[in-house]
Amino acid sequence: MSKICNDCIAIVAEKPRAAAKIASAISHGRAKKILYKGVPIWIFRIDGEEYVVIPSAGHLFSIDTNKSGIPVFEYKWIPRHVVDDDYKHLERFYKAFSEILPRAKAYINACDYDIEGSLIGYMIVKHWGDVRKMKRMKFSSLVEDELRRSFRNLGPPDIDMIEAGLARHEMDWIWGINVSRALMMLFNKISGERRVLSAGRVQTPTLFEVVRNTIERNTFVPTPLYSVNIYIEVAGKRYKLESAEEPFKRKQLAEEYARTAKSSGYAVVKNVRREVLSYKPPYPFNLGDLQEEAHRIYRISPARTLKILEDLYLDSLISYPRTNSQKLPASIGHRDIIQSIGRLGDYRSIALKVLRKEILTPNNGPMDDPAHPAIYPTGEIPRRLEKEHAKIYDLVVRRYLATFMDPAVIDRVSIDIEVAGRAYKLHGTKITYKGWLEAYPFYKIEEKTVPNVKPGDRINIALVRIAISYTRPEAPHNKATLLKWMESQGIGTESTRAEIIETLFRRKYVDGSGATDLGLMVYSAIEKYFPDLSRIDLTRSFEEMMEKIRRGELRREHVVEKTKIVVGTAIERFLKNIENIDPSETKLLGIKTGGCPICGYASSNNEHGFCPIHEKAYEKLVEVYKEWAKDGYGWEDYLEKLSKLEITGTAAKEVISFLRKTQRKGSGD
DNA sequence: GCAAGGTC
Ligand SMILES: [Zn+2]
Repeated sequence: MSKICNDCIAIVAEKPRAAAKIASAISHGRAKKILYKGVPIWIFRIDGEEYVVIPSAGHLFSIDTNKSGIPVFEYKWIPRHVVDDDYKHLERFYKAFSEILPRAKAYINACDYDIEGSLIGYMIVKHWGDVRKMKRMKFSSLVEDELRRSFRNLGPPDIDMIEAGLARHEMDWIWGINVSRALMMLFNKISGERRVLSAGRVQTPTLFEVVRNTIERNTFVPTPLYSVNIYIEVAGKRYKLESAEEPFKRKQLAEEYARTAKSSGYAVVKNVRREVLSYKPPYPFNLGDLQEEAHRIYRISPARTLKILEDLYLDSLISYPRTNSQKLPASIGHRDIIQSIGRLGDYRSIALKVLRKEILTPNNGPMDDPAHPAIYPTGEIPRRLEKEHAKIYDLVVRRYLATFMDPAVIDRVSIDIEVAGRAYKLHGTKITYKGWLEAYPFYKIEEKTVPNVKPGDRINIALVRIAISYTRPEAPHNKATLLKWMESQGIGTESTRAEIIETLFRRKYVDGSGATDLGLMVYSAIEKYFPDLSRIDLTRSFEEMMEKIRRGELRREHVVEKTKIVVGTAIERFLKNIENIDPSETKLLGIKTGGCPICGYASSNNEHGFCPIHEKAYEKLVEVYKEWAKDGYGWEDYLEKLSKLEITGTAAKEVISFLRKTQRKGSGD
């Protein structure tokens, strides 16, 4: 048997799935698949020329160093599986390349057409061959026509794109490794313990967001709100009016109004409006939306959802999951897929309904992806799925079917009502046509009836009640809201966001209730020594530099050298600062040095010697008291009341009990 | 051991 690849043209793909599609498209299905050293490869001939398509599994190479200590700027690219036991699965890909690529006479980089893809293919070709003999296939989807077109129009090696990718990797490594090591050094100096800590361009701004949210909630001081609830009775049925105005801030005003409302005795119907609302189906799923929905509906974490999606993808049940696209191109062949899905009992009636449409038009969203469409089911029938896999698969199928369906139609009645000079409303909701809601029933639309009234009607008031409520702190973050926050800030990628959130938990910077003491320590250390790394702006500046490198306006060496200077300067300053320092002088949050009389963190300059968090809570208590005072509360009563409210932040409550203790002492003897 | 980025 002759060896594979004798002066062949080697086509390097980013992953096995893509390799299969590329081989099939270019060879018109004639490619022969063989398992070579455990890696699927495809062989075919065109005009006597031998082609071999070999997949990688993402990056085979990674940056590494053998130097310890900081600053560290010496690194090189090495095969990942050699240094990292968690990446042993890459070894077979490495071996397949090392047998085949040296016998190739030319190479085609057919990795995803984005910066990382350019780099993945380039590193592989460079390791075993001559990059001057490399060409680039450029495609934005794996549909046959597009792949054939890009194969006929091979581009030159996209060296500027590769340089931009290399620059990004190097800058991230320099920042991440140096600051991570600095943190570990500092922690060791303060506590005498060795502990793995980390920092990076994406994880650190995310940690800062958790800390901001945690402090905001812990120092929250509520103010009271007084609503006057009015109930009317029509035809023996009681309705609670919805207030159309802000609640009262003063109890007295609410009471006065309630008295007037009661004595007037009736409500006046001002206007009755009927409208037919139509709700378009949801967009096709991108990864972030799917992770958000899986968490909302099933409380499955974003990382777990991605893992399940990867399993479903490798089982050929769904398309590529790491996509930002909310668009489904027609070329996917939706009618065939929906016909297949209809073979599954759960979806039969819905699929039939969708197939009755003459044209299938998805409700495409605005988000896009350079290499992949939105997530859709392939139409392959799953054999047996585990519980959570079944839930996620169901979500994908339902969302997919829904996006082709008719809008949901809702009849809505809005009644404007006036009671003693204040505006109220009543809303009636009735779903008259379910449309896509039939396929994707994960939204609760509460149906409500309203009394049959007309403008000018006077309706008897049955009951007037004053209800007290309180302003609320911002909602706490969870893994799904954090992921959406990262998305909104444009940090991380589909492949990395969920895992980076897990890193914050694994490091114990963050737990179920927000930032931990360790998280606060890392936060304040980075704020003190490496504030640039905590800012979203660092990513923006990376992006600008990469764009300029891609356009040939800037060189990688230049931006990398600049990064070494910036990071090097900060590291030198850090080393000097901690050289002769006593742990108590670090003034970091999360470290008990005995300063703050409440928590023992270092004090900032203020009257009580509070740490910054308790000082912030104290300032809010003083500020918010102005509102309560207008409502007739004395300081003592105010503190008493707040200490009993559940929504008062923990740090605020701690300050309250501290103040009450010291005040008692002051007035006692 | 430490990043962020691919994918198994
Ligand atoms: Zn404190």
